[in-house]
Amino acid sequence: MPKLIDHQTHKELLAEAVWAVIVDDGVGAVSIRAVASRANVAVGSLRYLFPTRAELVAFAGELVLRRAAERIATVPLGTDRVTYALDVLRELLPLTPGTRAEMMVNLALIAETPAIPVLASIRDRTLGAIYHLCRRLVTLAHPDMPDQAADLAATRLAALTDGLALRLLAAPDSATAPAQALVLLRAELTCPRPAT
Amino acid sequence: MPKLIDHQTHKELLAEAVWAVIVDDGVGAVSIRAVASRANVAVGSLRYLFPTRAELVAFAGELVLRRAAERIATVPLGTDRVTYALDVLRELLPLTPGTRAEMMVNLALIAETPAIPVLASIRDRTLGAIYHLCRRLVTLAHPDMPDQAADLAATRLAALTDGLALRLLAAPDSATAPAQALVLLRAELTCPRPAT
DNA sequence: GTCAAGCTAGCACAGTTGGGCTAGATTGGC
DNA sequence: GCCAATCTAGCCCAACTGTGCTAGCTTGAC
Repeated sequence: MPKLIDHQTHKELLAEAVWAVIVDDGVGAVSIRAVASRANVAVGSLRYLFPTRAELVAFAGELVLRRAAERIATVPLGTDRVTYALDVLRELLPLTPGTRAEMMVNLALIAETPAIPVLASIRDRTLGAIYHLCRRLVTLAHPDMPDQAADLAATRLAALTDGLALRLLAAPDSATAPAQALVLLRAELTCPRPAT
Repeated sequence: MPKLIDHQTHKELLAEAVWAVIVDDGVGAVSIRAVASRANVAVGSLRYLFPTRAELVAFAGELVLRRAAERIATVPLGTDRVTYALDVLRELLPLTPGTRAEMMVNLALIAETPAIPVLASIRDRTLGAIYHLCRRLVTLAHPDMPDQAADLAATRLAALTDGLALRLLAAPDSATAPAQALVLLRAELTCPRPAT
């Protein structure tokens, strides 16, 4: 039969080219041709894997979610629960070029949602995954907290993380900003507050 | 001399058409022609006010910032400071079609920043304005808080607000979400926490 | 009335877009 | 060797893009 190329690997390569274009030139520049050129692939080849632009963009978005989940799953659970939780949350902040790119891609896809409705589901799953992760971290840090309070604390932790991520994305060179963000997250984890 | 049309009003009309296109069809659909058609204006007329696309988009972004600032400036300072602060913060949440549109436009412009570098300044001024607003609300609610603690509290309040706004934008129909967001913001305002 | 500034409308052009389509290259099974 | 499934490459087209440019319309000053 045929060449038996590894589809998955190939598709991920294209998706990473999508990320690169978004980071360098913005969502508006994500065209089939630009991505193919970025990945050193002929347009026809790209279109064999992704017949339409929407499928390409959607896959790129899915991959962000999947990669982040994998990365977080491998964070070692050390002795200190709060340290572990902070290590996990750090993966959600745009502190490295890789996580910055993820963040930009996520924002870009939200901005494109009206044009490509499938992206709404990716956006919702991403935000949902962050929430559930935070919910897990809250019960890890405070096993005795009642469910309702933990739900609220998880929402607060998730919103705080997202908000800090947004601000770090805009002002990454503020030398104190990353440290300040981690201070705030640590406080959020160690010092639970009344529900109302 | 000429017709003496009110330029400002006219430009704002075009900017609002930009918002409408972003909300309905995404940033990718913001072309000179699409915006002109949306505003029922000939392309040539639009280009008399905004010679290039970048100027149009930048103005639309500036207007979001200006309109929000004006709206917040008119929030009545009632008897209760916390109520006032909540009323102000509510203006930053996408709870109405208008504020939802503002939020979507802001996100869209962030996503387009690599393509139109001027947008970076708008983004930074927007985030900066939110921070300074929060800083003001913090000292209003806690006049005795030391400066350093107030700075940190303001960062936390700003990040929490932005994060909640992002989540409300994605899931606006969750009946409990808006109420929950306000509960969290009220708690943030009334119950200050240790700096670290 | 006349004039010129301010404004509107739109044509033209080169470049890019998404996607339909086909011709050829590559490869495992027989 | 040979076939057929799989993959690559690319041509093509109608539609759309931003922007340069000009021709005409409107209107206040004189």
